[in-house]
Amino acid sequence: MRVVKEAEERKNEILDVSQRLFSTKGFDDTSIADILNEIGIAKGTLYYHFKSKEEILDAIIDRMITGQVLMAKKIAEDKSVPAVTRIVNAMMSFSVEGANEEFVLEQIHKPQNALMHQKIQDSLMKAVVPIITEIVLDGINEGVFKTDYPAEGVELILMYASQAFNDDEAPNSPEKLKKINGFVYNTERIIGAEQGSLLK
Amino acid sequence: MRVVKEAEERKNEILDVSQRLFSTKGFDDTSIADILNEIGIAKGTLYYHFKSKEEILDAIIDRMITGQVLMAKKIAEDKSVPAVTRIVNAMMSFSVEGANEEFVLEQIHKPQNALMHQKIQDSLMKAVVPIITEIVLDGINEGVFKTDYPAEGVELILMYASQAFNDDEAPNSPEKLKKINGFVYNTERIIGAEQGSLLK
DNA sequence: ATATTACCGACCGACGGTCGGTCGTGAGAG
DNA sequence: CTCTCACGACCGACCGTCGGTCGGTAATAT
Repeated sequence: MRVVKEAEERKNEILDVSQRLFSTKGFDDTSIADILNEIGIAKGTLYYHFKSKEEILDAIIDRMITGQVLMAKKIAEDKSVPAVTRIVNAMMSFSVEGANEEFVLEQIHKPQNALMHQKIQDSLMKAVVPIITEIVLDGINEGVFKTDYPAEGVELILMYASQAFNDDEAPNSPEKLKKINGFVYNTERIIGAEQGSLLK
Repeated sequence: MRVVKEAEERKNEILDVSQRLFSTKGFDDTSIADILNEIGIAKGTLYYHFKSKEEILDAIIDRMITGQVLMAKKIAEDKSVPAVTRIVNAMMSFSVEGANEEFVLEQIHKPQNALMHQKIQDSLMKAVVPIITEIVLDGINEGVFKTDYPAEGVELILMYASQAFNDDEAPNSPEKLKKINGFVYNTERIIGAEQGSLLK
């Protein structure tokens, strides 16, 4: 049974299935054969559309990042909103736990997924640091933030966020809450915001 | 040519060679055959001493971490030294760039080594955070530090350090210097130290 | 009719890991 | 002091699986 589809459609089909499997079982533990079986195409077809397994991973990450970053950019650019609000909203937009189960900050942090996790983090950092830094600079002009190293501070905050919240603690456990409170507390210190100003 | 050695000796031999190869070529790109060829033993021998390739990696990391942590612990425990000095020395002990070329904070940060890098980071964080936190608590008692979230602050600082300084920037480039200055600046803010107090 | 695009699946070499079997060696019996 | 024998260290052929290739085929566009 030979089914022909447009390249774009087939590509997305491959990415959809791969993303689900990579997120579930991990990148290394998902074989090309797994993907093929689920879609019902031959190996040659997959390699007609992608030149390697890693290229599939990269494409998935691109797709994920692009969407998230566009959203954050929109939030960041609306300069009519105070910087304090914008920075909170922009950061929130990356961790929409709840409704949909596809986060950029993936939950799977097992050794298996080290490569995937690192690639996501690299791409995300590259894209997001400038956006958030811009907000901080606005905040400094508004007089609500104060730091000599805005970019470095933002990098520090984001790097921690993308690492530290990938544990498997229960969402509302006391430890988790303390972690979040500590994070906000330290964020305020790093960007020189007034204590408690981010939580209003 | 069959050479018999004591298990402990053979194990160390395997770990030495593996560590060198993993650090050079990366974990994934080093095959079991590579290790065997270099030592001159058969596959069965290696799998007699270790039950998987990953177990070799774990053993290497254990060895590395143990040494580094003992050193840091010694520094941290000498309460006659002011906390400001101790925290600097303890952190320095992890990045002895120069003479020897075996750091715990490995230089190889290529996608290939994601698994290795993450495992090192996990082990290191687990061991080091309590040690440094203890120093911060001492510093609070001394009145030189001040924070409501010492453990979280330390985690933030260390997580960044173990990620951010694994780039391939030249050691004395302006970017690197700014990064380091920013790191110190933000560290002082997070633990509530007086500005510039860590750099004396 | 022809060119292009999408698809197929047998095949490949390399890999991590297994297993039945071999051999050096040191403690204890003679 | 010597023999033996059990055990720990070692060997390498073999296995299944993997990511990736390639020559060919069917569908679609021109």
